[in-house]
Amino acid sequence: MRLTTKGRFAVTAMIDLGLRQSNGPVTLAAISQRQQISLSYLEQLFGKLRRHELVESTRGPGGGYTLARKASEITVADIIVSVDEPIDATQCAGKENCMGEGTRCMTHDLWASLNVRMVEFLDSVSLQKLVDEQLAKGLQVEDKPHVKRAISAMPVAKPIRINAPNSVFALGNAFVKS
Amino acid sequence: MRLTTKGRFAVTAMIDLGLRQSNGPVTLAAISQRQQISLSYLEQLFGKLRRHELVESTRGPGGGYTLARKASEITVADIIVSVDEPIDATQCAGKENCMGEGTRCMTHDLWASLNVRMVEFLDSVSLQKLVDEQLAKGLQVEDKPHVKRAISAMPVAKPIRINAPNSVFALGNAFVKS
DNA sequence: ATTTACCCGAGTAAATCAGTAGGTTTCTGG
DNA sequence: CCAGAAACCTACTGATTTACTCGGGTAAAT
Repeated sequence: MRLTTKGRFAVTAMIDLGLRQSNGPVTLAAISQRQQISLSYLEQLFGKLRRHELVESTRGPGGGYTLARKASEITVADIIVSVDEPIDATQCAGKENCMGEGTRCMTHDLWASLNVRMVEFLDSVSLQKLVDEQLAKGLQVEDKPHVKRAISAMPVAKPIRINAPNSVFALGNAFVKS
Repeated sequence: MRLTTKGRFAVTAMIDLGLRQSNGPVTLAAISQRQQISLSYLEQLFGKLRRHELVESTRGPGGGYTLARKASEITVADIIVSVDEPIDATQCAGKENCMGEGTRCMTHDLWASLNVRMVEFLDSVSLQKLVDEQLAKGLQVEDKPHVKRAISAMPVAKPIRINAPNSVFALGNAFVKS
């Protein structure tokens, strides 16, 4: 279990999805625009999320992604382990006294226990909780009005982005202060 | 706050230090051997830990590192933020509506709140707790017998490591499974 | 004076991050 | 049926980070 911006992107995208999936599948393009995450990067992330059965996809026009289970049954831990691919290369592969003889591989069960506590915590935070938090903060989800024609009727070929995806300031690796 | 092996190395080393500092300063060389972490890497980590005033150093023979405060007053969060150097580049630097106009920077306060919860948790785990956990697991700290001459009397020039530091299997980035 | 140990900076191979590029399927509306 | 919308896939890339090594220092004790 490691915790990087990659996991954050995934959590953010999943919240966006949780907020809007009520009226049909949500496209990655839409999430990309709203959350300022590059489309291709989202594709990679959602590929993993799909393989871990957190989301389901429907192809073709009108398609997109929906949550595979209820938001209340998806946890932050689920999302993070899905995209972070733990690379479970345990040092001293399985064996016990991997070091000399005196001290026996403290690192192993030490971090295992701390890790368990971490996962337990992140597992206690459901996606639903985060979605509700956003709604409580006054975020209004626009009802897409009858969907279908509203989009293709728009004359804009490429939507103008305030921060272009190739901008230097486009998110990057942004960590919260403390 | 990000969570990588770097922080784990630091936490592991600090536990080792907490376990043995009762009889004088602990050398990095000793930690290096016990925990299989390269000496130079430890030096870098402890440089940061010292600058963050978590450890104190004494030079010269018989020197080494000691904890700057009681183990009960050092938390896992302290250690991790010390070595991880947050790079506090907040996207949309300080400003509010960094995106279009509808959705106002969800990512920002969203992850901020989740981050706070994370830090709170890691801040609730003290180094003392982890040290006690190790002791409870039956790890015995050998009383170094009068120290002084016991070491330099040993004929071995370079201590033989089971896993040489330049070995392919030497730790590397080892993540715990789940 | 010499040893012990911390201190510091530069450099480096490998991995990861965040994103591009360019394609292929699959489904739908017209 | 056909254009296009969307998911899907593979590969590549520059930048950063990780986990080190190397080579020299400086302070303190014997």
